[in-house]
Amino acid sequence: MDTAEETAVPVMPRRRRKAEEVVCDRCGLYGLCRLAGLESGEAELLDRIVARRQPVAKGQTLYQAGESFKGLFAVKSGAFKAVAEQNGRLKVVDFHLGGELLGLEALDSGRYAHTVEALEAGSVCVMDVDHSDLVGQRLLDFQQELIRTMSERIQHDQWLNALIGTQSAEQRVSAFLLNFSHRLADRGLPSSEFRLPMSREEIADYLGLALETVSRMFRRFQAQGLLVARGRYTRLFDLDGLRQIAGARQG
Amino acid sequence: MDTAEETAVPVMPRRRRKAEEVVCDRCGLYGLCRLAGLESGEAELLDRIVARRQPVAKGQTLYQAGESFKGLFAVKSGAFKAVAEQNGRLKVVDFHLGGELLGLEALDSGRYAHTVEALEAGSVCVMDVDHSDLVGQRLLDFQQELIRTMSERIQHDQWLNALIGTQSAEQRVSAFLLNFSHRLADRGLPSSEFRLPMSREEIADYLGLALETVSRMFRRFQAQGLLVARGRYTRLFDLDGLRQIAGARQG
DNA sequence: CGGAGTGTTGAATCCCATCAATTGGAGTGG
DNA sequence: CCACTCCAATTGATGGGATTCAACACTCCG
Repeated sequence: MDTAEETAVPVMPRRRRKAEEVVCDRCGLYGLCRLAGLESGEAELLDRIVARRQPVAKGQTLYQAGESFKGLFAVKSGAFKAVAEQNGRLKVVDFHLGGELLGLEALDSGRYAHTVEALEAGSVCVMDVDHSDLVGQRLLDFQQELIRTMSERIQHDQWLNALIGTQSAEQRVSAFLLNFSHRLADRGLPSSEFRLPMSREEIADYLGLALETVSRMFRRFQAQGLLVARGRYTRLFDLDGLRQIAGARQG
Repeated sequence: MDTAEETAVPVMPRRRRKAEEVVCDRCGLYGLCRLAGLESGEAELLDRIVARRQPVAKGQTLYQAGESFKGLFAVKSGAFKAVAEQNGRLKVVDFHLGGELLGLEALDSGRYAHTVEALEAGSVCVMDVDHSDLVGQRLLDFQQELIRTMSERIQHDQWLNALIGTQSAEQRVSAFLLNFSHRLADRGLPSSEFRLPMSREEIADYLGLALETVSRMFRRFQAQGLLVARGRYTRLFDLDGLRQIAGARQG
């Protein structure tokens, strides 16, 4: 069946790749930063509102569920997971890559709903959303941008809902891979060969599956020649094949 | 062949059950309405922004997925379902009762993501979010309120995600009933004896289950003395028992 | 009354979770 | 660099919860 020579093992990149930082205009905070003064050159106003590029160690948490709001976070580099507790069990609610915003769910209650932890070393910007430094039209635009961002997120969450609620394990994993690949492409990174920042178990928690099932789906796709996966190293060969399995949309 | 008989007399319910309208201060638009001029007595400004109490017939759709944004809807009375399409299958994304807001997901893209249909006769208010009539502090407060509402919704969606992703059928149905009961109580309506506005199939679609499974869970709860269900008529006897099954949180 | 849609119930099947054991990779210290 | 350890990932076996298929009961209205 498999015509690949067994000696031709895929080359594993062993070099430690330096985490790539998202440039500001690809960052989810960009619209907000810009409105807060960046583009008008008011760097000092910006600095009062945004704390720039704070390094985060692997395993470090940005905030804990229940903790009172201390700002919105934008991922500059690295990857993060947002975890919620449902009864006794932990559920991975979301993964966040460079350029994405964290903490939106806390704007209402003033408390974070999840615990957010770094999956690898990275950096973030923190934005204080206490608007005391913003006035007039600038604050209006700022809020407008926030509304736009939150609407986007509502759409994403509902997409995920539909994915988990109606699709098979095969379709979920396939959609997950496509979505991940898509987000890498958005950032100008290689999108069909990458190292997943999260474990099988974390993927499983996110998709509402058992970790063994996720592992089996990876293997199944590999047997079908759609991809090669060795641990977290993943290479996608046949995006169209995956799309066919997942159905059309990829969130 | 259902011939259009719109001009025919409205079907008179055998029992003249007047749909209870949510009073304005229990309405999800209230904060927005108030800010738009209501409380300042500027009724005429309010009327330019909010179209009040439009009747909606059972089965009528407020908007279709993909349609361009025409405003936010607030449910005054009746019940609605929001349906999205995932591949070929339909998925009930949400149910909306009196006082709840519809259309938030369209603020970003300018297009509605779901089709919203009335499960029973009711009425809605429509708010034009083109802010041209609002200025200054009033618009700021208006947006602030919108942000608060959207944050709430993000939390709700993520709760539902966790429910579908990690809980058993028994837990999902139990959590659904508790959540529904809770929402009725919020509106001052009887919360342990009610008529469900949606079918078993719609509940199943919402929870990511088969309709037969939902039916079986109802029956199981009945066998355990937790409730009595005859079709859509439902009476909850033992809320604590249901809570114990669902786990703690009820969204 | 009767038909259609909705809800219930039963039986068979299957997908996925669970349990269990092994392999493999990454990190550490000898 | 290699042995050792630890955890991640894979793989297999098994059982169970939920879906599916199918038939029947009920209810709502015309």
